[in-house]
Amino acid sequence: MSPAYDPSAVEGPVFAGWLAGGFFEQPVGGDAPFTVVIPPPNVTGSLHMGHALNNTIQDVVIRRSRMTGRPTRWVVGTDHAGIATQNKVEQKLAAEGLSRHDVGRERFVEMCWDWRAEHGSIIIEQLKRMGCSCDYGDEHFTMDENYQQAVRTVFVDWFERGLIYRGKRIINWCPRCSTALSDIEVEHEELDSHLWRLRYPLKVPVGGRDHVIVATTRPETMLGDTCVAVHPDDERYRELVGATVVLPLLGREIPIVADEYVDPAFGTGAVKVTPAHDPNDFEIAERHGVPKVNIMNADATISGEGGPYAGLDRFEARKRVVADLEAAGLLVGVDDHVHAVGHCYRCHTVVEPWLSDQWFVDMKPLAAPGLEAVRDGRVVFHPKRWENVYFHWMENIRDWCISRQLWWGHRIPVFYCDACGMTKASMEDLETCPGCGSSVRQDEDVLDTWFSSQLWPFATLGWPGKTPELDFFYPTTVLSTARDILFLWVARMIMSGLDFIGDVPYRDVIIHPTVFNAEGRRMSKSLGTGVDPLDLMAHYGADGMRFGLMLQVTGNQDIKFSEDKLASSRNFANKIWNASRFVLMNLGDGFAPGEPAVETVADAWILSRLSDLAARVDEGLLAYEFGETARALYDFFWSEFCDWYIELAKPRLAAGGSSRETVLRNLVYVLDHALRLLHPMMPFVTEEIWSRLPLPADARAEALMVAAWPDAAGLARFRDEDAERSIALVQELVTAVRAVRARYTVSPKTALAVAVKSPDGEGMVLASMADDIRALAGIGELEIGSGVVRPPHAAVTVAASSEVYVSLEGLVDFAAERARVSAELTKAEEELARLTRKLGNEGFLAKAAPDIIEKDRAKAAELAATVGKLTGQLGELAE
RNA sequence: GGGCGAUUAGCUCAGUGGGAGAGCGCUUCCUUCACACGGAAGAAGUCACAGGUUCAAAUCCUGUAUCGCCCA
Repeated sequence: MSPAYDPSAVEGPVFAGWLAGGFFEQPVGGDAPFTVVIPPPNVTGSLHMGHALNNTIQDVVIRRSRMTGRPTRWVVGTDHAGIATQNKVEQKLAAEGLSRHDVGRERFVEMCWDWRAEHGSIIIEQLKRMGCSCDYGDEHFTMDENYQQAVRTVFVDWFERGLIYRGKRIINWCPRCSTALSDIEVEHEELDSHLWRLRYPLKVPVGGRDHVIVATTRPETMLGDTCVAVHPDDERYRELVGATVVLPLLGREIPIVADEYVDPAFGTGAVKVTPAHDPNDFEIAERHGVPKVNIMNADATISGEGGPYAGLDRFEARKRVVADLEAAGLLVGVDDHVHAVGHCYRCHTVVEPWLSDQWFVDMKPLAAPGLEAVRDGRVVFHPKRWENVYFHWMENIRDWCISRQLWWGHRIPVFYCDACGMTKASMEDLETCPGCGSSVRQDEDVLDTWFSSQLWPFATLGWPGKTPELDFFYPTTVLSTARDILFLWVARMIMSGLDFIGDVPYRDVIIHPTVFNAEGRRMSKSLGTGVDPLDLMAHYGADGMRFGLMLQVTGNQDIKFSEDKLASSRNFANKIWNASRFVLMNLGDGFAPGEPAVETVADAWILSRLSDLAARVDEGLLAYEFGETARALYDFFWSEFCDWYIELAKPRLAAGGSSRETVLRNLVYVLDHALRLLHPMMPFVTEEIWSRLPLPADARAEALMVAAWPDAAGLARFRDEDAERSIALVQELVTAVRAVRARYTVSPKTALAVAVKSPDGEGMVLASMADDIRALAGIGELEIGSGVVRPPHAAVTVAASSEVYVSLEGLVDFAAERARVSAELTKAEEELARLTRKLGNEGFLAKAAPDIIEKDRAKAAELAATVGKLTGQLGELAE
């Protein structure tokens, strides 16, 4: 073994071994299946930090489950990502000066498939690089043939039940992607803008008034105004309701209507109404029966309805309209105004609320069972507070716009007969109308990619077929995902799973933290603020990256990504490597593995600590507390096993004989179990080391990843409170002596002469471990007893209830030592005074728990003794 | 406008009612035969602020300030 762990030499072969062993695959069969479906990455994508974090979390729960012996499958695959993929292929065409219309729909879709064949496996390969133990033999794609059947089945079913309908509504239109978007695919961003106040002349003056002033954030939309609205209770405008306004620039005559929607306090209290370009205005128009004039083309230029402005881009049109109004003396004023503007979540272009024919899903009937499933605990969110976010959205759910004006995706299976007016959703493609025999045409649009993603937990298991996989692995066990797709994906899977399978898609939902960069800003490729997980793995190893991420996962805080944690994790892997190397190098030929044996207090202690670790790792992972679990593993391995048990083992290894054999068996036993517990988080280094460990036949397995998970309940037999107290005592004494050595910069090579004055019980414990103490603290002569007296020229320190004298012939600066003891005394006196006040408080004595009071009394007694000792020392030092 | 979360050591963060913690950084010492990706020791905090509850508050409640996110 090399003296430093080299991930690049280990990870490839280890992964190849897992693959060759078939350990990732999980057939149907057995009890209590444990299933995870991966949130399918976008085929156009490559691994980013969100993936790295989320897939590490999934791999940790999957690997632990697999080791417990449950049939465990991690379903993997990718998403066809309509807009993103179409954009990629269009970019490629654009480089040749072509648009998708030049090649035609059929050829374009072929090109998308080619693109997927070429790039679609990149991210899957990156998951392997991370060590993710997905069932790679069972890879899915949301455009697979079976998956297309699933999507079509859902569409036809919902259509026939009247849950899917077509209508002319205001949707969010991305002029760059040239498609509709659902409400939750729009990201709102507050921008500094203006509020323009415009004067609209009345056709006939009313009560001496010849105009009304409206306020707007989007002056160019005035070209599509079809009425002006005021609040019915607004005294200022009451007499104007019913009057006619002459729309400036275009001369169109429009009415003034009264509508409750208008906020009298906003702007002037009179609003211009543009029904084809604002969802609220659309509603007003519906209520008052005014026309809806669409002034914009699909590419966000002004349409023929815009009169002289036709053909202008929307932003240019705004400038021209404002300038013309000003020239006409109709611009009353301009105020600064912060305005939330919607942007396309895929390309960040400003979206346009736009009137068009689209397909929708009526969500209310589907939301009710989805709400119930979370309310009654069939689905549990971690952390729990996300349930409130889910409830709020589900309770206020709106219809879902599912049509997209794209070519890449699931084409809407609706056929129209222009001859007889038939509209039919069909499982099979139709050539002719079943009613009149005329030829039919299929709807041109495709479905929102999320429409297919919502079926992921069951379509990947073979639905709509009645497959053994669906029967066995559904419902899945846990879903881990980012919070930004809670509505887009998670909620919709719950609704569709309940509707089609009759059961929730998963029991637990982990909403993991968002990974931000070191400045706390969103990681983004376009902004260049991202970190590439592949680079991180190159620097720290896959294990280092995984463990470093796990250390940063807590329940209520996003991650401000720090590479420091990855560096300590890489160092941790190296520490494990070297501790194991040390054990392996000591084994020798004759080593016979076996059950651990308690020969010393240290043996009892490390086994007790191991038992505690196993319990904490189980508890932590079952509660999805990855940060705490990672810390528990780190602390056990480094601060207990390496720092103390291995150091305590060294003299026994040197001594040879049966003591050596016992300690070796214990070292191997503890290492074996610790590696198993660590394996889900650091699969590579643990697998590599474990393969080299000599183990008894019944502890062996083909690989660590399929070895038995430590049984915390069984290990509880090693719990030993006495041993833990004894070692704590030794640690305190050793640390105290080392501190004296450090304070006077005594070389580690110099053996110290130490005398310890201890009360009887404590002295017996220490005396029984005198050899250990000598070895750990670099002590030559060691005297322990209740009758020990302070030798001359000795530094004095306190450990537990003992007074420790370290002889420092010629090395002690007594003035400095007096200052130190004096400071320590002050601290002890202050603490004692605090405790004395507390113990003198009748309320405390009357109401606090007895064990708390007892603990404080003991502490006070100890402190009083310490104060006495330190006072004595000061006197002695004054000599 | 509504909601959620955060504020603890120089930095990044754990810690939910009883003695302020970790990693990194910093200081000193150590190339001791597992590891310098290491070992030993140490310095360092008015737990944002103000009230309240309690025998006891970093922890529970109320308010304030600042920052972040979501929804409208």
